[in-house]
Amino acid sequence: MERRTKQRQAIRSVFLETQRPLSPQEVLELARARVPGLGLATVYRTLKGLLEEGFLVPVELPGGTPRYERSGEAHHHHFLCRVCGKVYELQGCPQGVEALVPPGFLAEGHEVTLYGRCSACA
Amino acid sequence: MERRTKQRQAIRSVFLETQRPLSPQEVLELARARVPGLGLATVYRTLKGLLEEGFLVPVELPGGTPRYERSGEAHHHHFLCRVCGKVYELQGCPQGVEALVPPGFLAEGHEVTLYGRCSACA
DNA sequence: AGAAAGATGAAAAAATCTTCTCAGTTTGGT
DNA sequence: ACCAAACTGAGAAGATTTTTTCATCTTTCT
Repeated sequence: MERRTKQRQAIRSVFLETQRPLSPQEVLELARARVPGLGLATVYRTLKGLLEEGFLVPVELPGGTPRYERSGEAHHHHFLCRVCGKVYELQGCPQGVEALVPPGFLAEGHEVTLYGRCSACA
Repeated sequence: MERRTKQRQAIRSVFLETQRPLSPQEVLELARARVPGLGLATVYRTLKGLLEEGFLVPVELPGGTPRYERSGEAHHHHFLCRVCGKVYELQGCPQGVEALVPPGFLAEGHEVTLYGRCSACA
């Protein structure tokens, strides 16, 4: 992760300009608009580098597909559209999440995921 | 899913006696205590049948591993131990989860997942 | 501009997880 | 007890997703 190539710039740009978590496949499709011919291997290699460098963090969501988003964002949660499969970011956090922790258990974090139809698919 | 075999009884019993969602691998290990030599293919076949029959429902959780739990339980959420990997059931539901839904989006359900250490691993 | 190290794309290989195949076993009905 | 249908275990085969390999380009430094 040392050189500045158009592939890496394109992938980084995709995350800077897209306000939702992306899967490797989505990254490939979005970045190909800037770098035609971009390979999936490069996407995986670059994602790995951006994770190590701390630019990205993995998003913990149900459903096999791993997704990544920019690190450093405010605490937030996600909405998964069951029609188009896209994940959106939600603002805010419900009250009393930590109150669900049973005695003796130690909670280190939580994720809230809403399911349904996004505005485009409703 | 018609005959009553000891394999199927064992797998069903495992779910009746275990108060947490189980992955196919966990089912295999727990059921082998009753039926030594139980095969993974039988676990998958039986899980499929129990899902179709409505005895089980899939649990939507982050992390590739699919898990299943008995259907018909009251609305609840889950705790995933990062040490041992087990998933536990939590009682209750935070206030205001549905309030996070953006205008134009249609929420059909939600999942709250807490992460941390279970009482055995804390 | 030239050279060396690094990066890329395509395809092969790996790593997983789930389903299928099939010979042998078990179940349920008679 | 007998039989046909259903089920099982083991391994092969599939289906996916991610990583590796390698010959060929690019970037960066001099």
